[in-house]
Amino acid sequence: MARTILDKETRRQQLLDAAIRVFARRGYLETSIDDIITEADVARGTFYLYFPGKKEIFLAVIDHYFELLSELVKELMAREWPAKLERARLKEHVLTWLRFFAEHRDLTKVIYREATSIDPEFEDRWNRLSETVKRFLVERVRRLQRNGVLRETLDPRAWALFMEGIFHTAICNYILQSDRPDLDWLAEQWVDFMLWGITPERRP
Amino acid sequence: MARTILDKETRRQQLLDAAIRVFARRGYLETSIDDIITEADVARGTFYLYFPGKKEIFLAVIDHYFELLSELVKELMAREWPAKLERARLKEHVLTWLRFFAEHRDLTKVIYREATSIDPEFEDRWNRLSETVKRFLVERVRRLQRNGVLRETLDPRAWALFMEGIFHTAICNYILQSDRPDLDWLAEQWVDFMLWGITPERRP
Amino acid sequence: MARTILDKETRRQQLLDAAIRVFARRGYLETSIDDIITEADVARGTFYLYFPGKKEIFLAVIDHYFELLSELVKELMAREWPAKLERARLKEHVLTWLRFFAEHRDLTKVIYREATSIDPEFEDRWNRLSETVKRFLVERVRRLQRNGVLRETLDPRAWALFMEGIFHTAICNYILQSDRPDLDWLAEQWVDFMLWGITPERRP
Amino acid sequence: MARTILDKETRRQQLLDAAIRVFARRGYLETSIDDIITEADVARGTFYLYFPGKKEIFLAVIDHYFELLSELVKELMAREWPAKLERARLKEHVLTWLRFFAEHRDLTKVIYREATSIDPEFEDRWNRLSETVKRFLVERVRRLQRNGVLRETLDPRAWALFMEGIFHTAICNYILQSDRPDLDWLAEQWVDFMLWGITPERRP
DNA sequence: AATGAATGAGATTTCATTCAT
DNA sequence: CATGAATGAAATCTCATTCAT
Repeated sequence: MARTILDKETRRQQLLDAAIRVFARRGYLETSIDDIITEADVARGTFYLYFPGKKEIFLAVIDHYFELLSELVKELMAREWPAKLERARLKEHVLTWLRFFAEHRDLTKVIYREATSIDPEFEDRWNRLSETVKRFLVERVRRLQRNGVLRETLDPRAWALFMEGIFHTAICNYILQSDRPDLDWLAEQWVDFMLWGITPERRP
Repeated sequence: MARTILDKETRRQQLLDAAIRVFARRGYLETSIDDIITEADVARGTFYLYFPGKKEIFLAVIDHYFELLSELVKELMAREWPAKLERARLKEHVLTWLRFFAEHRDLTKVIYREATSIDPEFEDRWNRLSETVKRFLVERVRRLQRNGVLRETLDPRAWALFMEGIFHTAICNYILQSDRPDLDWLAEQWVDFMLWGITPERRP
Repeated sequence: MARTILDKETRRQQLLDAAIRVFARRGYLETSIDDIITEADVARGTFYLYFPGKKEIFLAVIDHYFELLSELVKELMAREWPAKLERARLKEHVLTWLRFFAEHRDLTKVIYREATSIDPEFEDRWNRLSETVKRFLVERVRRLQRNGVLRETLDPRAWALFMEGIFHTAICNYILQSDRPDLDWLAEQWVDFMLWGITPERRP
Repeated sequence: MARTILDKETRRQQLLDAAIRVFARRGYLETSIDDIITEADVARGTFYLYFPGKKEIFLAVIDHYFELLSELVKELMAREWPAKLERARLKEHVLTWLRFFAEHRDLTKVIYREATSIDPEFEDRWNRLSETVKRFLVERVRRLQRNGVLRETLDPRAWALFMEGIFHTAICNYILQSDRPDLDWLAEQWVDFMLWGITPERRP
């Protein structure tokens, strides 16, 4: 193999990218260091110059995702939510999330399907990620409940749980499965369901 | 080790039970055949008399779950759904599911957290399970929509997806996490959210 | 499996016959106790009532062969060799051997192809067999040399060695290989070669 | 264990050499991968870097022998055989073979005593080897028969068979058994027997 | 910094043998 | 006597990690 010398950060990213692709394709368990270095076209020893092991590169993948997600959360938190429940604004909000996952398919696949089942440390990292998002949601709901635009009997924690669940399958069983997921249809259904449940319309 | 002779089915079940406990405790990846035979108090060779390998006993665990779940689905399908949306009946329905998962904690843990990420064959088995349940849900919704008791703009497939997602996190992030999950609270919140979404009550 | 009770000797022979067939078909190494009991249609435990193990049944097979061969040797030794080299008598002698091997194909296959290579004890048994035959040959040759009908420069031990070798390949590479070996052709060639070598005839 | 890095071919040869020694000493069946790596002073994993398993290294041993033998055959074929049967030349020819086997005792032991009994694939390899040699012999005999220096009634295929047999026992029961085999005596006896058989001399 | 041959702990798997029924 | 489920020692094999080059 040609001996290419790259600066540390580029090489690290090259390995990380390769790992994301391979993990997405074969899953954590079935992925061997060999798969990663073959994908990255790098020698065995080189891998260990950048990551202490398989577990650690997986954690680095999660961390990478965490950063991307944090940026998204920060951006969404910056957007001021309207005092009232505006269907269009909610849909836009949901779509922003869905687009993020659709854009980072491989990464999302890795995280959503594996991060919770492989290793306690992976799970821990995942839970911190999940908590961050849920805290954000709970806080928003509380504010809207105080304004009276949101049903009082709704327990924000339950709602956050439900939202997380809908995210989960929307991602795992729809976005990651279909070749061309109809994000708009999904967001539309989502918002309607979230606003009015399954009961026939008695909207104003 | 004491040599006990059991009939084939009992011994198989003993191994399966042991496997469920160990998989739930340590996860598929971290579980070795050694762990399983220690838990089952059985000799190494005995394991291979009943299962060709680790992968296969895991598949057998999934199949076992599939059977339990199929019985539940059959039972629920036998129950006639009311023509109208009755809150109490819906809640009872949801509770039946939740109790099932709470009862089979170990098994559920194994299935929900691992089955999709270990092996393509596991995933396949899991998807068939998931489809069975979703077809059931979609069919019920269609019937209620025809009766006009269910919002017409609701896409049954989207709804089934959402329900599956709520199940998923309700199970993974609530039932499996807490020591004494409050199933009643969860069912209550679930039904309310499902019926009316987050919008303040405008019920009759 | 039906529980059939047979007298000890019959059951032993049943197992021995099965073993000969399986050893001939698959070789000692590739043959498992399982193969033998399947072929004999006998339970696992039953095998161990008659033979202490795999090695021992193989030794019993060799011993069985030894007995058959001993009978043949005894018979041949009884036949008085002519004082002169009679082509016809020699050929008949060789044919008797060849027919024996052709008749006991399976057994011969086992013995000739495996007995020397599996285990020191097998080898030992084989060597004793081989020595018996060679001693017989050497003694006959010496007698004929004394009568002056056999070349004096011929070392009887070398000759016995050569005869054994010719037997070996005649058996392994001709009799055991062809479906319908032409024993007569073989005996004819053998005797001619033994008598006159490759040199053109200068016979009286 | 000291970590020595060798080029691929050297390491492979080191393993092959170790395997030959161990196979010769303990036989195929009794040899474990462990024995081979201990003999080669190499780690367990290193073995699997070069050979997929025990069967394969054995096949490689046979192939190695095949190559050595092929060289010898090529060399012998290059030597022009005399038009007449020259005792001295024939003896030299036989001695060349015998010396080859005496030189490669270990390898010969492995091949001659095991190759035909372990595995169908081994046997196949062995038969190809055997055929190569026999074709060479048959062709030479035919030529000599055409020149009239060789008995016409001799069937070359029978002769090649006999030669192979004599080789076999000469090797297995003489060369491999004695510590200091008298190759010259053996060659002498061989050539005499081959030329004139057992009949008293009627040479010119 | 990069390489890839070498390592070995630990996993899986086999199968001759035992023994409760 | 006969059975065959159970045993476990000993084999094979994998792969994350190390380290001489």
